[in-house]
Amino acid sequence: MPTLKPRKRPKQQRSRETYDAIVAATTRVLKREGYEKASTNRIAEVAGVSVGSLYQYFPNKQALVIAVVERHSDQLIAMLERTIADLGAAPIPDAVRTFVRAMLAAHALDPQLHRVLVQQVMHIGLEHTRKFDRRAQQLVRAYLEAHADEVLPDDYDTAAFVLCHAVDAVIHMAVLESDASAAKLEDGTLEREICALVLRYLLGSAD
Amino acid sequence: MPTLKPRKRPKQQRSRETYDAIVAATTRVLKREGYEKASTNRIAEVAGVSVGSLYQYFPNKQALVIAVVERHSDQLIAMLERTIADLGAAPIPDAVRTFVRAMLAAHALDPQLHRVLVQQVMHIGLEHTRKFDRRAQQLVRAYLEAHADEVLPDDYDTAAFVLCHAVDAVIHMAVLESDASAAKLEDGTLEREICALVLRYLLGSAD
DNA sequence: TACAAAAGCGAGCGGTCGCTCACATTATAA
DNA sequence: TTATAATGTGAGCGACCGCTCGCTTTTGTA
Repeated sequence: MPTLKPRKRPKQQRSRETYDAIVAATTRVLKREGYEKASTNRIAEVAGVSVGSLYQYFPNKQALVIAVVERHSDQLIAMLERTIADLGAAPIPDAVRTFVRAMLAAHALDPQLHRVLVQQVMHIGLEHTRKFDRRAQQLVRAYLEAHADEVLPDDYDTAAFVLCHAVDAVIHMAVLESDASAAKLEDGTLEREICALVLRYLLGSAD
Repeated sequence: MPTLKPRKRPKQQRSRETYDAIVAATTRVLKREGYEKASTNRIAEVAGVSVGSLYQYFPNKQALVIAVVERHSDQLIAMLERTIADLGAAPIPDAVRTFVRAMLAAHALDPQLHRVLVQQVMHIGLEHTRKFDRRAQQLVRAYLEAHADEVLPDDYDTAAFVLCHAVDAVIHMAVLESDASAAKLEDGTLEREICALVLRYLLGSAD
């Protein structure tokens, strides 16, 4: 297993711009041409930089992709934490609706990139791709524990695991498909149904 | 888009064995070495066959992988249909438990292969990889419609979509992770919790 | 046994890929 | 200004890839 950390840290303004251009180009190429076409030569070309420069800051292709993955999932996590921060006091139905909306918003942030990363890049950095999942589970688990006496499930770990993956997968599949389920994303059908799933699991009724 | 159908149909016993050996070798290499290492030369070598022979029956690498995908998902579908066939009359809690068990069994059939196909091969034949999902949705939809008056959701398409993807994703993630959630697979924790999720969504209570 | 069809072979072609390295250019410090 | 470090360049190496094609071997048929 080769190192994944940058070979060299950008010290001057110029090189910081190069570094950013490379990450941006990787994102662009992944989105527009897919993982298989995303050769390092192609990425360097799109970044307006030589391959040599690329390899000054990234030891290999994997590190390049991981940088993109981390940047993306950090954004998602930040968004989730922002909208969920002060939810501890809210009544459960409100909290669930907010949570589901946050998950929907996360998938809407950059659906194209999200799709490529999940479909084609998952195997590169499993650890990195699932940072978001893990953080979501932590947040849900904490919430469930704080509302232990209002909530049916008593195994919070398992409940958080089940809930997060269920919600994530349903949203993800809806984003992937371009046909009917996209419509259910537009109008509130899917949101309503996911909330019902979660609420009935937690309370036995969807209010 | 190149053709994906075999170039030549095996007519003699000998060639049918070659054909099968190639598909089996593809499966083995995918499982043991992953998609990236699964070159056609390597597959031919493992099959004990020359590359030339391989290309007599498969027009390109994609066709090879699709053959494996279809064989696997046909097995899953057959298994699902067998255990679900005469479930129309069963009370809902029993039916749900049977369905969830069938999904668990499907993922237990060849977890390694399932994992590689979902993680690394999804983008090759989206249409083919999701045959199983689509069939499961059809079956669930039909069941819901037949029990319309006993069940809370009234949009059967959406409900089937949500249920199948939720159940599938939770099981899939549990199979992927090698740590704690594997234990929840062994003892009945996960099965019980997934049943609860589905039952409360359908009935409002898990009985 | 003779012969055509079917099946099997594998060196190697044309191409792409990840990545290196000897060198050129630009910024910083003395 | 000049020495030194930081940054940037791109031709091209070695490895591997998917795939072809001229050829040999095996099989079914007469």
